[in-house]
Amino acid sequence: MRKLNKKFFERPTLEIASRLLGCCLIHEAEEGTTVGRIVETEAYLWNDPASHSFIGKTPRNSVMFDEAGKAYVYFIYGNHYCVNLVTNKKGVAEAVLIRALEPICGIELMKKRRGLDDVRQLCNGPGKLTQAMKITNEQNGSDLVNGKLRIEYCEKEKFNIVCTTRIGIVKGAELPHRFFISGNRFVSRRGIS
DNA sequence: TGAGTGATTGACT
DNA sequence: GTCAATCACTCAT
Repeated sequence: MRKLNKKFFERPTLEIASRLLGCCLIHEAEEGTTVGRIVETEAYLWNDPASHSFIGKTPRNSVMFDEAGKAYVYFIYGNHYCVNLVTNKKGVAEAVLIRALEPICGIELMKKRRGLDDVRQLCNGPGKLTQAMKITNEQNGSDLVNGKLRIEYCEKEKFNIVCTTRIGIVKGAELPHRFFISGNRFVSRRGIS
């Protein structure tokens, strides 16, 4: 595994969303380190009505307007956190939502945090993976290139990328901005494979 | 100052 | 398949 160049995060957001598949999300917490392979993402562009940034800059979404390579973490539905990777240049508010991971390391710790034994249930949803990886508001605005929470490139097996419409939104729902690894058991919902 | 909304999950029918 | 939980944030008084 190796660190990603910061330039990587300044590529077009849709390209990053697809290239992130197969990369690893790493979190070095005090209890231990957890690692998961990214198997599902969604892209949110600046002119996308489904994006938090669409209404303009607010205290909540200000991280999206910051420079690429940062983590945008937000709390939703009263119970759940979701984690995004900020992309594009400073001032252009775009991001990639990480929707699902395949657990690689620290699985016991994930099980403990989630209170579950089923590996498939640990990270197969945006709210689940944040709990398993212990990602909270504290990581909002943190550096995903060099921080304790970061993304690294790792050797990829061959896989097919599937592109479909996104999940759980109303506005902009018709845009095909969701990417996942075809046939992977850890994607959050069944799609075309 | 208060109502409405949401990039979800888990429990229950 | 349906539905409540639950809270930060936004927007309208």
